[in-house]
Amino acid sequence: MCGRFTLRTPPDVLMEAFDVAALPEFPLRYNIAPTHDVLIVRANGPDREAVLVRWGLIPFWAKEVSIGSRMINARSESVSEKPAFRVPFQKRRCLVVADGYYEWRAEGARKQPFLIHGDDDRPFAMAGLWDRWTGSEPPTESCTIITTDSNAATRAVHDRMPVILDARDYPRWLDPDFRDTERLAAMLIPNESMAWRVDPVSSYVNNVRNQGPRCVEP
DNA sequence: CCAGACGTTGTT
DNA sequence: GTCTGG
DNA sequence: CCAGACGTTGTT
DNA sequence: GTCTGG
Repeated sequence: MCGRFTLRTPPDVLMEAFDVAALPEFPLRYNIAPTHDVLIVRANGPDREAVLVRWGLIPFWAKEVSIGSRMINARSESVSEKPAFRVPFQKRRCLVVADGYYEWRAEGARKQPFLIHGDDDRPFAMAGLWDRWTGSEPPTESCTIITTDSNAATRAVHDRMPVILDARDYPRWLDPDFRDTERLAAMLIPNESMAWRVDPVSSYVNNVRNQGPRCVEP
């Protein structure tokens, strides 16, 4: 799955990688947790825009913000049918920008966290959905991250992983007028096209109050 | 019909 | 044990 | 994902 | 808003 991730890549590299003309102001992040603002890329008419939205999807019909805490991930196998995700899957798809994510593996009584990242530490796009909730003023925009089975590189740590999209799929994934559910579903598969590293890190990352570079250290 | 949920993961 | 907050 | 709360009353 | 359970 994906319950914590990093974004340490400088803005100019992100703008080049995701073909956006501008980025919102945000600091380098070593420990992004649910309810935090995350950087997403989405369609904006014929263009793309990068914006910050809250992680944990709050459906437009929700009565409470708190529902977002349970909507941090969406299973690729069922995302097109679930009431909370059906409409966003049809027309509010996005890229959730990251350059690493964390998984925990039980080792006896302990849980060992791992940082999973590309061997070149390049940023990547996790498949996401977003929504807008008008129960607050101003409205709250939020997102979820789609999960799938793990790939060969990460299977030993965990049996699920976020969907990492192939860059060639970005245009259709982001196009709200693209409604070919079968072809969309075909994008939601374990990523085997990147070279992945799986590195153990300190349990310092466990506490969301810890936000510094120590999170990615052994 | 109305009421109530709407989610994933891991562990037992 | 289970839910909420981060 | 993990950490931390989980409750009410009355007083400051 | 929409689906499921009763």
